[in-house]
Amino acid sequence: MSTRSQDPVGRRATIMDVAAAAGVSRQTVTRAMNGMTGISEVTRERVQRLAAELGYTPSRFAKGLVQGARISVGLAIPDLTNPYFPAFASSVVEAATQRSWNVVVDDYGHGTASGLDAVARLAPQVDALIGYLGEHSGEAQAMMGRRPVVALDCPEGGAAGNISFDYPYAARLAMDHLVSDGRSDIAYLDSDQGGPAASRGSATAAVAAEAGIAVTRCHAAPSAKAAREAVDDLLRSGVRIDAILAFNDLMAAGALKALQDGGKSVPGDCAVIGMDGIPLGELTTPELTTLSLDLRTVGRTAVDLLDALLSGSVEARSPAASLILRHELIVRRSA
Amino acid sequence: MSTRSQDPVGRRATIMDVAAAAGVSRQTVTRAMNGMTGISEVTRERVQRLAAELGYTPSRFAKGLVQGARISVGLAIPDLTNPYFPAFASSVVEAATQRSWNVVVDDYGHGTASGLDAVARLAPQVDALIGYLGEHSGEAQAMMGRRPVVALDCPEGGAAGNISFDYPYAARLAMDHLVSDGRSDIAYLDSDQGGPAASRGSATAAVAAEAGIAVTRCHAAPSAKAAREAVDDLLRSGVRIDAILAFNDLMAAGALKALQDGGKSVPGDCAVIGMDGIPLGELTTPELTTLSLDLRTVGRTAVDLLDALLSGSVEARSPAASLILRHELIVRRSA
DNA sequence: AGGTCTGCCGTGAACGTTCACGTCGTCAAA
DNA sequence: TTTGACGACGTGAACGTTCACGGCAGACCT
Repeated sequence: MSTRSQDPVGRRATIMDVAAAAGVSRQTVTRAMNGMTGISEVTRERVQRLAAELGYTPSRFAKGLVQGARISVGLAIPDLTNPYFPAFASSVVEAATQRSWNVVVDDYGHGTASGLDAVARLAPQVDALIGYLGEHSGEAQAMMGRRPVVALDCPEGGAAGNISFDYPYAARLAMDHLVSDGRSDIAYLDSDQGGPAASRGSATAAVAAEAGIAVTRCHAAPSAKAAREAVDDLLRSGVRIDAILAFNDLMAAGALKALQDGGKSVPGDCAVIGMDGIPLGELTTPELTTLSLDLRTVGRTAVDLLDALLSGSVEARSPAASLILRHELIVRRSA
Repeated sequence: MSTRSQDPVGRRATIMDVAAAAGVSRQTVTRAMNGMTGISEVTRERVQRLAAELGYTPSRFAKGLVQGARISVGLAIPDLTNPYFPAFASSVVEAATQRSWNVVVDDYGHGTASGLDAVARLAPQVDALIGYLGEHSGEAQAMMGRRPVVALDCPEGGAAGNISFDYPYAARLAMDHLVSDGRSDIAYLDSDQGGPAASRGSATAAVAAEAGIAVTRCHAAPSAKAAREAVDDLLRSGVRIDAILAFNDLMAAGALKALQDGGKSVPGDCAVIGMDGIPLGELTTPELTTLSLDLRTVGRTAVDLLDALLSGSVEARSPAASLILRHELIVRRSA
């Protein structure tokens, strides 16, 4: 009839269409569809049958408008391709599902996009946000207005809630382990992303300086491939090293490969320690010693914090909304 | 004032609140917020300032109701923890973002849930669905009504769109490679999930039978750990094998580990071939030979198909809505 | 002066549901 | 017969936006 029958989203049939087809009122259709009382079984079935025939699906917008909205939270992460993030995302989705929230994921890694693009896309669609936002947590919170944002790994903390990591503690853990193993020529294989991530490197440098150990720092994109090439260059440059501390497990795995390619034995000639404790670490040969984070805990913690923020039981930007998590050293084969 | 100031979702302020505060009408606020013309710069800035102060964020429901909805598609996957799925999800998110769609992810792996639970959660929230739904694609399509579903790896094809894989072709690729390498005692390490996934195993068995090769089949959960244990048992059982074909790369990686634990050299004593071609395969030692799928292509294909279905340029359940993708053999070190 | 244009702003209507009522029977008890 | 209760169903209102208008000044032209 009207031009909107061409509507790409098949939301043609409305509740009124069903009501007309069944010869009843809107409200009766509502009663039939939502399992409410106050309707006879025969009518209910007839209405449901008609609804199915017409392909009627209630508008989530109209529903959301009139009822209290079902909460949906945005999840902004830089790169689903890095195993750390899906592991994290998985636990967020799990915790959110338990609360009947749903999760809108935006992976802002592909283009040249930054986290803010993801936030811009997500902001009109969600009631709250969880994300690795780099240094942009302040702007992100501004875009979200009163709706709470939980930022991870962003020590400055412009967001309503902040979850950060105790890098000095982690660095000390690794350093102690390496030193007590007799290692002295340590390289730190850093990510070249800068931003808050750089605090991993500077924490390591500080701890090493404190212990009187010189650390060679080198940089690469946070992927296994880039790390492999960087370590390759490092080896070729002739610098003596007997241990590599990597920005994350993915880079550690790349380092492992480069060392093996270069004829070095691990951990014999050179130890390797990764960071974050992703499952991948158990599949390399040798298996990766790593500063592990319990990723399920991280995701759950983020959702718990968000819940507290939403319910008002924790004040935004208050000390209680700022959590610090610690890594744990898991000693496997590589160091 | 009213009790709804306790609203957990901070959607207190409406457009009317802003209008009242600024002493203007709704429409002027709309003009100010949406960068529309027909408003003076001073008024625009005043309104925007007031809006920010009140923490006003437009209701996505009201907006969606009156404007044509922004499309959001559900993505139902069994397990974000298996690297295959995030790789897939990543490409779906990328392709969807390019179209200004957004993606609601549901990972139905954690509980004892099946894909249908995910669909039930997703159905009221989305305009379309992409998913690994096992054998439930028919029910899923029914739940979604007229809204299109693209099901992956579900040959029966109850969904509007179907993307499946040519397993006989892949099996032949692997078998040829192994046979030409002189392997004759082949084990197929299958997933114990059953469902359409089982077609990988039966295709392999069929191809092997055709070539006159006996294949030992064993089963495990589709995780590296379970595969490792299964292969461990296999080795202990004393069966002679000189090649393992695995259900996926994760299981192949587990098999690798078990072989190494058991003192077997790979590929010397036993070859290993994985399936799907996830990045992890380049990080094991030896690197994994695998039947690779270009995962970015798979995701993009799914979104393209969904787009065609939504726009009506492809008829649901028509032959054009049924795509078959082929694996490609990538020979690395393990076979 | 009369006319038109343009910039700024306001008002009804519509989007598709659900909520809180209201109505109309029918049947049983008083 | 009246009363009350109850089951089945319908009707206005509301949710918060945007769209399509309409109005009202002032500037500018003839």
